[in-house]
Amino acid sequence: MVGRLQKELAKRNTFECLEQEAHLNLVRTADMLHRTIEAAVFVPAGLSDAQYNVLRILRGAGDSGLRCSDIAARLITSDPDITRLLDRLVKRGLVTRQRDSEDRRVVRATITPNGLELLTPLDQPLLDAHRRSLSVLSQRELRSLIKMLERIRASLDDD
Amino acid sequence: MVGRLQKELAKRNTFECLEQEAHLNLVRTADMLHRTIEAAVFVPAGLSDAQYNVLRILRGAGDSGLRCSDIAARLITSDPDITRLLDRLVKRGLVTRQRDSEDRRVVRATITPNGLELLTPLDQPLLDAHRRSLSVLSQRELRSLIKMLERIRASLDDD
DNA sequence: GCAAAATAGTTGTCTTGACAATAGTCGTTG
DNA sequence: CAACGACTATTGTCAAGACAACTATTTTGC
Repeated sequence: MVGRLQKELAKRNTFECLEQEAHLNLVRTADMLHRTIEAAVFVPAGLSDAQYNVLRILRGAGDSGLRCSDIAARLITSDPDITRLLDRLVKRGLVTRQRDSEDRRVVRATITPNGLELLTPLDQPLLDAHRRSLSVLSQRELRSLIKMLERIRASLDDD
Repeated sequence: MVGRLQKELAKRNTFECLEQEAHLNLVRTADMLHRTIEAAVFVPAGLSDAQYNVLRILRGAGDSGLRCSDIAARLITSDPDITRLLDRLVKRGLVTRQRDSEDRRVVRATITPNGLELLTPLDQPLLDAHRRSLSVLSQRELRSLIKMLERIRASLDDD
């Protein structure tokens, strides 16, 4: 089913330049990889990838927790909606939230024991899934791929 | 959204294997490319990338239009919500919709002159943006990249 | 010929991302 | 020391992706 879709796209696409072909290949491949990981690891755990990442960030922060804005900064991509993401995690008992006593504008979030318990068993499966998803490439090819991708990102950063 | 985990992990720089590093690089780079194109071409035109793609698919289909299910099959993502996506395009007068007389279960969508008028001026800028975004790679590197990406997707299809 | 299954699309609900407006708190300066 | 501006988080709104339930129509298989 998925294969037929890819074939259809390939048939239909008449690329006007290699850059365009590479661009679409990149986006499509990344989308597939992302879905693969999500289906293999996050969905079975009942988490979205954003939720997983927030929990992971909070695990790294330990008992003192983190300010909402620090979580947002670590998630980088523009302006994610931390408030409502935390709302749902708090509701499920994976995270607690409380106002900072020193600066009452700030809210600190902390991962709960329940949150840790949910997170820990996912570490190894995630690494395995990452590894398996690219097992088709040799170590040499992986290094070459990484180099090219890093150059692409560096060039986009400059603009 | 796609890039969150990747950015977080990359920041720690604790890759446990090349596959993981390549995986995260891929998803992160694709996310950046996607955002770059969106900001450069789609947002100024007041379209989302899904809307743009649907319009483009309908332009290719011509006057006879396309069934909703055919549009869905041609889109990259798996199970998009064609009904409500078309709702918004119809509302803006870019698309029309009518029941097929032969098979009354089917709804055919057709791009309007307004839709074409919106779409046409975007063709060249999009091609330019694609080209510019990957201008950092040589033609030879682009070919090598495309080959690797195609192999990755083929291997994911098999599983 | 007709009931059951398959198909096409719509609708509802939840989560999320993007963006804008707002409320509460803090720091600075006039 | 009070007013203003900056910062932090919350709330509201719209578009969208995922999923499930539902309606209408067509196909099928007995």
